[in-house]
Amino acid sequence: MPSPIVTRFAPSPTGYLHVGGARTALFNWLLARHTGGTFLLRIEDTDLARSTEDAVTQLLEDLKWLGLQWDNPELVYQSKRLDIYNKLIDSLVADGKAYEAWESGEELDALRAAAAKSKRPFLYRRRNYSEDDLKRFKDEGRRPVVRFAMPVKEYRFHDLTLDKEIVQTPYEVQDFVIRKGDGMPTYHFGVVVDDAEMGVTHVLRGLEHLLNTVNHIALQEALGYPRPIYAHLSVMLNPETGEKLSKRDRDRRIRKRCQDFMRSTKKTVADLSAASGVAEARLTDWLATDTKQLDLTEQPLVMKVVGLKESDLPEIMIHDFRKNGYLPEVLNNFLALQGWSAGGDLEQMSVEKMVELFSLDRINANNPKFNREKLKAFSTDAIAKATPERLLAGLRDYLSVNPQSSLVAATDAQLLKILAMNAGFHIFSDVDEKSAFLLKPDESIAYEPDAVEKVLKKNDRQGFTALKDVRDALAAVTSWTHTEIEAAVKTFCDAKQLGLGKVAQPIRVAISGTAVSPPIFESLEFLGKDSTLARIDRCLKSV
RNA sequence: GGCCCUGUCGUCUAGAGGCCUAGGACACGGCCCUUUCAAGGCCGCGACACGGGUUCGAAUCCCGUCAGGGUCACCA
Repeated sequence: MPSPIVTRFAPSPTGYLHVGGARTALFNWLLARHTGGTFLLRIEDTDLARSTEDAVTQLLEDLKWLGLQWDNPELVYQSKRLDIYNKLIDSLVADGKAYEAWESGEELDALRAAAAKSKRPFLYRRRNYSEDDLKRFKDEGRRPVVRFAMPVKEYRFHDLTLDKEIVQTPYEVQDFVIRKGDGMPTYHFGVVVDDAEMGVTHVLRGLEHLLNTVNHIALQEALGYPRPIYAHLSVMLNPETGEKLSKRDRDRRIRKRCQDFMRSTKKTVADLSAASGVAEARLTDWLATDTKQLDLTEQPLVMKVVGLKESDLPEIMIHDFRKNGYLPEVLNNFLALQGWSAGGDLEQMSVEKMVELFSLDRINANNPKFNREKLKAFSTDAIAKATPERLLAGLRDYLSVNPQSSLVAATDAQLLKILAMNAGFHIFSDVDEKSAFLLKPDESIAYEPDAVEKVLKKNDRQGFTALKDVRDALAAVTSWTHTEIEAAVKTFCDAKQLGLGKVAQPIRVAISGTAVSPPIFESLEFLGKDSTLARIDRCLKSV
């Protein structure tokens, strides 16, 4: 009987889960579930500067939301395993397989720059220090790193997704750091030790790690560990830039909008600063480069000024997708298709189906561009097929991360009605945007100038007149159901020789403030007679 | 730039030498439905990167070119 497969996901905690990381986690999870194996989670928090407790919480939140449950009851934190790493590193040093190196960051930079200048690759190999050097380094208060003395030879390993032998020549070998100056192990060391100790049999990770693998197998050989099976996954690309999906893509979108905004309105950075409350120097700086990012608190301030919504930004973190109202099973389905296919024409499927069909040999090495349009179409289809209970739960989950929505106050029965009258929507934020007016106080409805102009004022206030006249017809409806309301309005239209649109649109603007809403008669029923009439009266008075 | 990976419709892909006049999905275009926005129905547009081989036969195998991506940290 073959030994069971053990996979793992080993993120470093820097905040919410990145969509690329989620895909890696999903593939590991699917492989484990498909084979009846084990899926482990380990936190690689050896970068003291970046890892925070909050970040771990956010990461776990996203992973749980996706339903990628891990099998180890106790989370493994690398930061809590320093004794283990140090013991191993010290013994490697004692055996001469690793050594202390004293160059400062600046010195290494200079060496690399010099190598680049003479068009030679920079490879770190063991250097000798004189007694005087060592004394000087110590006097300067330098902390040495420990480097692994990489045996100079050819390395080769098989990659399962590439189905290929990857070869690195002795010429490319160099001694890499395994313990940093701050005493923490590097990624390379931690990953090798922990994978071995946790019994990981299959390493599925991003393609960016492909060439790291030779470091890892060299370490495995030195430490006497078995070599796991490696399968490197393609990199998901931003369809606009063709580069790796990055949090910066969100800033790019905002920056672009700001530049367009300033151009079209002839506003300056100072105006933008005044309107948003973000310091001018900060904005100038941010606008000038493609790589600078605004803080999470600054982003919404600027977005508000230039008229950008959360849902206008490209989703990068799993949390973004959740906030915009995707269902986790839809995201899982779509993510699975980024680099894997079930074969034939099958695309949309349940998580259970993915578990059933998943196989390593159907992973392809192409870097896919992340197509949000298609994801949205998947969502539309899945939502059309979902039960009301699933949709209600999904909407509640959406509201839990969007507490500012007026739908938060609705009862389950009300949400169910709203969901039903929005049939055909893509994501929950659509429902929110289109139906929030139903739960707002009558007096808080704001009329969009464009809608008022087009629907009520145009053609000699034709719409306004229709609204005034239909108001009485509505007031006369005794049984306030959408069928009765519809009958009354249609009778009214016949009598006045008006198309339904000429009457429905003015009502729509009066109750919602916009030209877009769920079907009008159901909206009116939901609102109730009093609110409907109150909103119409208020509209008649104020436009 | 060195090294590595990858090239099928605009995008994601199916395709394991003859089932390929290259299939599906998204997007796009047209028509229909319609009280708005959607959703839905029908029809359509659209690809084997290029050049050499191998073979009776190549999208599929080999070589080269070109293009895209990754990587060259005391980050993971």
